[in-house]
Amino acid sequence: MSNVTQEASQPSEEAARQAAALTATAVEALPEGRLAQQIDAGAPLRIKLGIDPTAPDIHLGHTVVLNKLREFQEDGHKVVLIIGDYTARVGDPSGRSDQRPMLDPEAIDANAETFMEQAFKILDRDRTEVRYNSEWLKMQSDQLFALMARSTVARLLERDDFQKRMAASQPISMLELMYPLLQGYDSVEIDADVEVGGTDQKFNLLFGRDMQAAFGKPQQSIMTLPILPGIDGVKKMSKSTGNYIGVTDPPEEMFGKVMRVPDANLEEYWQLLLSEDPPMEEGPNEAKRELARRLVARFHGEEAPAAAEEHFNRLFVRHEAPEDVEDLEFGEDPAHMPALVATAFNVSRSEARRSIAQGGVKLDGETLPPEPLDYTANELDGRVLQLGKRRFRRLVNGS
RNA sequence: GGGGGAGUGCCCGAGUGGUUAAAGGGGACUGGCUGUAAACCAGUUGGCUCUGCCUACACAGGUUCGAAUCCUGUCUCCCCCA
Repeated sequence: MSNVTQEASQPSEEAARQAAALTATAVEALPEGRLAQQIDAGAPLRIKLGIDPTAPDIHLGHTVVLNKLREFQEDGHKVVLIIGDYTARVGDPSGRSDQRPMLDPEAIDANAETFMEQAFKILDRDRTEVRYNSEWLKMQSDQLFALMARSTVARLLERDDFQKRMAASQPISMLELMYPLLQGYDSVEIDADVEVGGTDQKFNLLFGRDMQAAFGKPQQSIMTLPILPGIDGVKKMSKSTGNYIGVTDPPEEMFGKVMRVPDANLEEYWQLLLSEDPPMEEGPNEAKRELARRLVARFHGEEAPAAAEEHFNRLFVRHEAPEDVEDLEFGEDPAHMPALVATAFNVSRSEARRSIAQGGVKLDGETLPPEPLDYTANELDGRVLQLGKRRFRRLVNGS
């Protein structure tokens, strides 16, 4: 590839220092040493982040990258946030072993709105430029052909995801093949100097360089960051696998979810989210609590963690019902317990029956015996019905 | 255009005429242990008016005493050749 933008000059000490600080937590920053040179050139850099508004909520996984962008901003650089409203319709094949469905434009717009609102909890609005890639990707087919002419199938098929799918006889749609081209073209349009993303984005990020070169533009450097695993500690955090902690999760929920993260991932979480080592002197439980406190404070304010932790202790350490249990009106007298459990917790009656038989249903903390199944209204009124460890309803006689 | 293959429960995946609500695994749920961690043990995982009944193996028909399993048509997907 072209090296027209490469100059062999030695960066100043200050530029080298700044670059080193920025790349400290990165997995890779390519080409080697390039960032220091870019910083040394003096002008504020344009840092690109493309986001796919496929799901509206930002979770902690996103914040790893957003925090990095924030660091760039603090050094005086400019973030260009690209809402991939157009590419979202294509679907990023990264890390996918199957195709994903196309989204309709309304959903994408709504998602983008929410996403940005949340992103500015971390990013500095004044140093952020927001662009929608439909702005330039809604192009004529002759323009599209020009774009396509600058890449090759062989180059695209190099990527791991595609190799795997080919080997497994899985489909690869033409549209997916186009994805890197489109994302790469974003870099051309906005004159990106640096593009940041998760390690799973490496191919796409590098492809942006190819596209810029093909269009005679200076090439961006790229930085990949570690991927934060989800609550299961194994898979990448994402909404679709349900293993995510959303930045808008209520404090109690956020606290609880953090506590469920496996010990084995503690260090990773501390490093990626707080850029510190976990304080292990008082054991992993305390280190995890501290992590939960700090995260809740970050997204809900300094006052929030105390109440969230108390809620946690109440429910899971002391095994008591929460203060504010939702009411459930019941009318029958006597009431049939399986029916009651089914409506209270939105499960099937069969499931309710099984749970009772397995000792998973409690009334005011007392496990219900398998018999009897009918209770008088007096026996139930005002008491707390519980399914499993964390589902509660206060029974209220509505008749 | 031609040839071949596949569609099973939340997911993967066995099953090629009857003891199959359907092996096995994953996930999930419940109980035990506990630090709502991990590991481990046990149970559950279609619905219901539950010792029984109903609905289910892409969809619609058909053959049969009896079908997820055989036949026909439809839909969807994959591979190969051109």
